[in-house]
Amino acid sequence: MKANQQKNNEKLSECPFQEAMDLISGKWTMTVINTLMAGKLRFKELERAIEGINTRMLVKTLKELESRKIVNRKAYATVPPTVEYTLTKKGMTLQPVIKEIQNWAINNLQMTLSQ
Amino acid sequence: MKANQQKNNEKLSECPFQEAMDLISGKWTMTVINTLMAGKLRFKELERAIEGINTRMLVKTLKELESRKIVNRKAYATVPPTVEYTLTKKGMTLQPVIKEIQNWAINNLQMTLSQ
DNA sequence: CGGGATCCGTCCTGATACTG
DNA sequence: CAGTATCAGGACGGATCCCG
Repeated sequence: MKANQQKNNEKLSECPFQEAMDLISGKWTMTVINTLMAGKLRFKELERAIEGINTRMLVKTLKELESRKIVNRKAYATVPPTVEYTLTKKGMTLQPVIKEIQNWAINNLQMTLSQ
Repeated sequence: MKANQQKNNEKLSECPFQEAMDLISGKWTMTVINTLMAGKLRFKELERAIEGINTRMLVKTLKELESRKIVNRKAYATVPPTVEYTLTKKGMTLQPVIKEIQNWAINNLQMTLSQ
């Protein structure tokens, strides 16, 4: 997720696990992917769906995911502009990972929820 | 992983998934946990086992994980000192998550490995 | 050995303002 | 609507020095 990973890629890619974590560990990455699991969404829809994210981070996260072939971007020359984001096939393969994290969160974090 | 999460916990904990990602997404967090899956390790052993980490980040990560009850710390009053780190039961429950990430990494990232 | 404390530079993050 | 530009603050990362 970090911008300087392009420079460090040679080192990081020694280990697939590290590289995966590197991709996954962006603050909003998995949330965006998770939100897109439901299907095609426009930029503003994503922004509204993801609590707490702001424009800049959503743009950044989407660009990163696009460059990694996790997310697909389709722009239509309408006025106002329409841009739709979907998961690629590669992106869809992350579903089991997300499920596992969600499971873990539900089983091991719920008691720490205040209130 | 971030230090300011204690302040933000009320907001973050609205969503268990976000909270999980928050915990997981530390740069070294999952690597440390993964390394400890093999069993008990001393500080220097961990530092040597994890390529690229430095003392400060290992200390930080371990403290964070200790406070979250993921990692257990046992210190022995020997000379020189001996400190052993193990996963707690809660920490062990992350194994399926790590497995899933590893699986995904192997199946979807290996072709991006240079060389 | 197992850290703690500090300095210091870089990069990431978030909020705000602005544009086609 | 879908972004871009900018700026301040905090997190990260490495090096160094210190202690019991």
